[in-house]
Amino acid sequence: MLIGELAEHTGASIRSLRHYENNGLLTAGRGSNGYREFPDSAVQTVARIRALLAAGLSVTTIRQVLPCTVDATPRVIPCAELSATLRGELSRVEEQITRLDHARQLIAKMLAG
DNA sequence: GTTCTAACA
DNA sequence: TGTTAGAA
Repeated sequence: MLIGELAEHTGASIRSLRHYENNGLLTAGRGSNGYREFPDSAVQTVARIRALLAAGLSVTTIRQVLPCTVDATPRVIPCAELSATLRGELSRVEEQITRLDHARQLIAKMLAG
């Protein structure tokens, strides 16, 4: 299907889909007119990509994790080094939570005080 | 009308 | 990521 159709079926913008393809997250052929041609399976792939994006993963990390997914759920197949990568992402998110908690306390004190 | 690439008041 | 320009 063409990029416009894939965009409609997934809710992702055409801009985003081109970005995913440029970064190897999606595979697309080219028609004689130069238009990208996506397989129907791309709809499912985009759903998985968006799920990983929602977890705050970078395109680079997603490129590694995507092939280990089974669907758009948090369920993944134990691929090599996947566990280490995810642990890294987890600690990154926990650090952000720590920073935000400090900011929260400071702001709360300002209001209290 | 739809997509492509490249670039940013 | 959006948007836009110019071309196919």
